[in-house]
Amino acid sequence: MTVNFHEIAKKWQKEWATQKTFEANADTRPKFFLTTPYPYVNGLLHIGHTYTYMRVDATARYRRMLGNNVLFAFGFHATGTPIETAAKRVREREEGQLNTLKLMGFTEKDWKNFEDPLYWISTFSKEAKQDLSNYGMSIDWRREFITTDLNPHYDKFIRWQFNKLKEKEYVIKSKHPVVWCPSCNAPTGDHARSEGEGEGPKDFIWVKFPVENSDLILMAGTTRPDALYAEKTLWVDPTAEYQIVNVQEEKWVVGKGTLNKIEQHAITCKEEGTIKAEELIGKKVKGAVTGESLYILPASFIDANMGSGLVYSALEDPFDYMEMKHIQEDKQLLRKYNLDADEMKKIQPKSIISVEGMGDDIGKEMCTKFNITSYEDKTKLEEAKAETNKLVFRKGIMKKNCGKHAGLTVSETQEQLKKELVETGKGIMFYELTGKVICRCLTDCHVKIVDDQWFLAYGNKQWKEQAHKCIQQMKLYPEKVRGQFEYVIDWLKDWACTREFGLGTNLPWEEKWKIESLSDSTIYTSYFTIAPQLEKLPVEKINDNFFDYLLLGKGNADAIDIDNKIIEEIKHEFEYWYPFDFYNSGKDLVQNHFAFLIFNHVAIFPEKYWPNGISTNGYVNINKQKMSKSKGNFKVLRDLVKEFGADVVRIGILSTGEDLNDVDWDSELAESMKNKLGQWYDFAIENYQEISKELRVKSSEKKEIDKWMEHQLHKIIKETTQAMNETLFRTAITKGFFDLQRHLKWYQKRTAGKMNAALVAEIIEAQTLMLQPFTPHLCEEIWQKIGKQGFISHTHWPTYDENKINPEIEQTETLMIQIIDDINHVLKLAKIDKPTNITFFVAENWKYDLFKKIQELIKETRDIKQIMQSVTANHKEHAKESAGLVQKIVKDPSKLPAHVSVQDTEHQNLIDATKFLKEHFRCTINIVKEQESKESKAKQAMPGKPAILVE
RNA sequence: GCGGAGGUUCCCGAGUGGUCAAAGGGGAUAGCCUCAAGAGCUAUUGACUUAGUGUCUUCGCAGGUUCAAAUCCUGCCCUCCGCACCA
Repeated sequence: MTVNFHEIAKKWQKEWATQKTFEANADTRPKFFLTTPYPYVNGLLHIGHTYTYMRVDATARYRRMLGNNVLFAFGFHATGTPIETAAKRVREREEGQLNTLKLMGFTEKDWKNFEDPLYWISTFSKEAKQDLSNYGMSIDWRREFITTDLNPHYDKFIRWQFNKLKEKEYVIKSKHPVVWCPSCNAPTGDHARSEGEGEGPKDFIWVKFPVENSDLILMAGTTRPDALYAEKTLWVDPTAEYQIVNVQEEKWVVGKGTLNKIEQHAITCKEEGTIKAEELIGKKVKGAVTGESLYILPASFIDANMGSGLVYSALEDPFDYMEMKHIQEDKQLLRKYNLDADEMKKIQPKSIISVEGMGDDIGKEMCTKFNITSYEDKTKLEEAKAETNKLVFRKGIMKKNCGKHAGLTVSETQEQLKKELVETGKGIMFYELTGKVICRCLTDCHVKIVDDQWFLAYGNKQWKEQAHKCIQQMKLYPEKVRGQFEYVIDWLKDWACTREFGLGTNLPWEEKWKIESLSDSTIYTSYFTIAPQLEKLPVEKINDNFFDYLLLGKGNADAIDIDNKIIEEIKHEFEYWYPFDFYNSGKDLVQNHFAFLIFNHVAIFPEKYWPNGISTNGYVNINKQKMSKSKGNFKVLRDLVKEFGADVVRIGILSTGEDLNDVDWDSELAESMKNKLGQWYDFAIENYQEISKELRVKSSEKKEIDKWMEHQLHKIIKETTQAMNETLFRTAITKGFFDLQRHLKWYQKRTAGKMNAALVAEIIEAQTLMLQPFTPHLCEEIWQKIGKQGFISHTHWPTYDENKINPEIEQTETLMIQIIDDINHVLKLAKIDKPTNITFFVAENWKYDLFKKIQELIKETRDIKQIMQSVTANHKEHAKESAGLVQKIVKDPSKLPAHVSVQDTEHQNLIDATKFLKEHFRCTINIVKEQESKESKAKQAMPGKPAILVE
């Protein structure tokens, strides 16, 4: 192997840079604009980026070869808190943080520098740019930029964006529950927790039950307001003392220790005294929905410290059912609380929900099903309750006796009732954590309702509709992510878009806020089209009017204090390039970043600037393991490129997966790729140079085997093109490289070195062109060495000729391959190491006729008799044999070759292959027609399957 | 729990009713070449079969439809992604 991957990579990268090969400006060609979420610059690019960016570059390079004016733009993201936090940790010399830097090759002398967030930004954006260039990315670097107010032009752009959103009332102030750390005085996201990952606020509704003839109100928390239609009792913890809390002139009765929770919900309250449970038991409250009088009763499973400390019951739950039964039957208990036995007996469940496959008394039914006999059997009751709630929530429909909710599903009813109860003042929303959460600062977190926060109103219905419309018009790679997109758009709620600290752009109308990181990266893709010219303009002259005119065509250029000619130039660039055609990243971004991007585009831009295409891919594993710093298998892009060379990494990373599947970085595969590419380099250069013009003209006449090779080539170009169009790069490499190479090797052998010169030249060109998106450096080198002018990067993708694709030709070769397989099989079974002679017997012609006939008939019927009758008439002289064959074939139609030929053709094909077979098996070869031989084996010959005798 | 994507032979993966013991790649084993290593080439890689185009077992598990199932239907199990205030 003569190729040095590192050297040629360096050579061509330099060449591309000096020739400005990938700088793209508006012109008259059809454009193709690609980009990818700008990386957050808190570290070196790693193997995940290696994959994602490669998908973009391969697409860019492919589109360039199709004749598009291609722009691949790239920027850097610094908005948000992690960099600031990381710098702070370096200041504190926190071990974990220093280790992360050490992993990336930094040492103690760098710590001082990394104390400053700005150093992070400048270092890692510079390093990333270098890494990407070394990786062979065809990026137009003139358009690079960084976010935050470090870039005052971009800062202006983001302010403009938010002013636009505000005008449309898509930025709103509202209330929201968040997991809150009281010490950090900030929301605590999953990544910022030392315990409690995945926990979050769960909403309850606290329903008011006024005590009859009293000013007290019992507050019962529930997740099932639907059951209020069957409210029957109010449970208290009989051993507890409750507290009376004054909330806006109402006297709430709640469990002790609830005061904090109420305050966290931004409600002012004051404790006014306590009341023992016993004092409440036997009294009555007014039902919140039915208005019926309900008894306050003791229940063993109530814990005054949970929720509000009180629970209402509809007796449709196994717990309620058993507890009520217990009250009704336990005389001692009745006496203790002075309850009337007859009155208690009257309390019976009311059926309000129909569940398919269940009767009216769900509580009782579930107790029977779970074999529960006592109210004390808490374990089984828990199971039964979970099952009940699941069933009811999934399948329950409200019955006729449920007023306006009749006929609705339980989940719909729950949502509506929550809203109604809050609106009519009968209830209040409450949030509690689903589990314990501890902040990284080791403080216990709780739910907090934040109420001065700004939100992007992704919950807005009209906005959602527009977003759906955008998705419907968009090309998605792969198409199967569409369902997830549709779902996410419906599911998104309002998003808190401002922060109190971190880097970024200030909210224009309330400067104390920073615009949050995901919110400032939504329409930034348009900024690439204007960045280089825009950033040359004096920033103080850039204002909202400027962007209105530039990006939306509103207003007029004369009103802007900038040379009109320059404005129009920039405007033209935007209008030419926008929207983007391909935006690619990992599948995890569908649920947030991609969705936000769609929302913001439809909010700000007219339809013609809505995104054209979004692409998603899986993750990268390293030798089947997830990449993680702690496992020590953290791979950065630069190390891979250093070890294997850019081209090998590029094609290697795309070779193990595509679609939404995860890919695996496989060093062994990369190694093998390196060899294969090296072989190709040698083959291409050696062979192409030998092919003189005269030879090409002379070789215009083509034999069968040449036609076969030509067929394979054109079929492969066709299939590879299709795969490239869908960014199925693994398929493209499999077909366009592995398959073509395999067939070429076969062709070399079959022709015993006498390949058709013109065809070989065509193959060399097509193969090199098809590799260009993946291994551009190698391909430029080959292109130059075989004497082509100009960059292969700008050469047209190979085209295929449908007329040269002919499945029948393929059949002949398949036959040859099968023959070799059969001989190998025989050699193995007969334990013959080195054959001295192989004889082939080609079947008699009547067999071909018979096979053809059967092939036709079998399409219509599988009935043996019927086929037999229509067939045997023509084959009287071979009646017995024919009958046997018919039976065999009908039973297993795989015995029929795809294409039934004739004896002479197959005979001739074998004769043509004699030389090849001789060399392959290193023995003499005889080819005989069945009828000309007395050998008993000869009779075994079948169409497409000559009989074989090995000696 | 909810929504989405998946489960194929040693591994990665192709394959959606018959041409399927299942492409291609990786790995492994053996042979050729070589002073040797690497590369390359050839063969093998579910089991049985000392002359073949056979038999048996296999495509997450269990049933079903069909002359015929990796492929269609039903139920179940498992893995990955997301479920939010954040890159």
